[in-house]
Amino acid sequence: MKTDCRNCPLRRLEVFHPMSTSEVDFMRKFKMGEMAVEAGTPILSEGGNAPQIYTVLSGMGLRAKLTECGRRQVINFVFPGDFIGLQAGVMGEMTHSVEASTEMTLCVFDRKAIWQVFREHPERAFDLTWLAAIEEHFLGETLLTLGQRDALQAVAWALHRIARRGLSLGLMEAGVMPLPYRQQDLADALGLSLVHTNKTLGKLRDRQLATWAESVLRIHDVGGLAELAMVENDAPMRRPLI
Amino acid sequence: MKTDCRNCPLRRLEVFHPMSTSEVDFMRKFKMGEMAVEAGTPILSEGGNAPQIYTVLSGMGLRAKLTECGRRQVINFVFPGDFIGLQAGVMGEMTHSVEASTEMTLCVFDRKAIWQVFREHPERAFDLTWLAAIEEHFLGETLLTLGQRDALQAVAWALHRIARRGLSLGLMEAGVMPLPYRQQDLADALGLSLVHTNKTLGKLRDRQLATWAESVLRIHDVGGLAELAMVENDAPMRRPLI
DNA sequence: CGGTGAATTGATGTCAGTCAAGGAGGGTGG
DNA sequence: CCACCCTCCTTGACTGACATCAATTCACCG
Repeated sequence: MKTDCRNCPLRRLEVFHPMSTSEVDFMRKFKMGEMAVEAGTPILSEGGNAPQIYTVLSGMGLRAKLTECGRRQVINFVFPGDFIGLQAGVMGEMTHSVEASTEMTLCVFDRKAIWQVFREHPERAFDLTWLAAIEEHFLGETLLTLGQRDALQAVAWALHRIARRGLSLGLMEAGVMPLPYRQQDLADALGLSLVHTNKTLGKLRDRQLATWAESVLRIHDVGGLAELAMVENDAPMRRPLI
Repeated sequence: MKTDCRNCPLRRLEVFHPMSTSEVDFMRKFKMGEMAVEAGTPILSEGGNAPQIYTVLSGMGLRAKLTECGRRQVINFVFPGDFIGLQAGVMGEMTHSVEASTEMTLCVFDRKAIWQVFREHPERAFDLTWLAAIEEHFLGETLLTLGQRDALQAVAWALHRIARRGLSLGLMEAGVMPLPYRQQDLADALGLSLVHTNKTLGKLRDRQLATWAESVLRIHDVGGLAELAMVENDAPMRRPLI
């Protein structure tokens, strides 16, 4: 039922910093339970002030903000190992919402326990800050993409980043991984129209770089994708897992 | 020469959380010195791993990332009270650079002292995380702007945000504040061309909303600006000062 | 079998980028 | 004191990338 932190499948991945057994024990105490949600479920909502924070054990979702005029900006995609609700945890209010794109299972923590972490486990508190800093880093990259890359480069960049993440999480095998989003989600993430996103995906397919269809992403040429997106093709930075 | 934290002029502003005298004493110990830089000086550079971190005492600057192909994305503008170098502090590497747009004076802290903060002053460590979280919030807003607003709305949004910040920092008097950037900086922040930014500023002037010339920003109609930018016209959230 | 949500494709329009030229101010050196 | 650069701002003309509109197909489902 409830996955024991000692057997957490994520912690075995090498993208994540190793944890001492005492740290794991602390996390176990800190973990309130597990939550399973269906695809489409809102997990945290913008402006909300939920008493719980989560880390993703499995499944995928997305963070997004809505404008009054009905438009939507996808902030980023949520993958296993991601921590959700840090903003609510420290600032008392979410400034974006998070929703599930597939079934997800989440580890649930009590928001108030964050204080306890800062008082009793400075190393873990440091890790929280690390996560926030790395999040800032990723948002900066995204900003660079929206501001400076054209549609083809932007889509290439997005698929490349997703592929690297998938690889580091063991979701990808032989250049193939599940990618259960709609084209509209990618369009909203890159500030492009659905139609243009579709046509741009077509170009990447024609160029034999990547194919995304029926919720499956196939990377045919990582190097070419990276080159087009003008990014390095190196592995993502190791990071803490909460 | 060196401003004593006990007399820090910024701490008196109500945007910042009040600090107990013991907290102020700790910050004093933590502060290594003060640095004055000229306009145009790079303070931290992308990929760098500086041993120092800073908070801005006076002056303005900007954070930016560069692409290989010579383009530039301005991440945001740096104002008094801003903390610089958190990424280097926790992750060991800056993912954007920071440079001065005017003369600036910076409080200098030792990067290694961050650890000490986490061990000895959990409340201050919490504040650091708060800062990271609020930064994430701002980047999310910017992302929304680049992705979903057209040029006129985007420029209005940027000027509105700058004006709110200026007001909360006491830089603005009667709708007028110094804004010592180039139009190119704003263009690079919004992902627009210099030419189009210029023309868009012209439209805002014609509409009697705001005028920005000769490094001075004049807001003629905050409400109208907020409405055009589709944002609330409320005061910025109070935040910690490090 | 109708209905709904997603992907696809073509036709048309427009917002913003690019190119080009000129002007205003400030600094430097003859 | 004037000629010269240099940086930044300004404006007009042209172009193109991307948005919008519209129609079709397909899969899934009650």
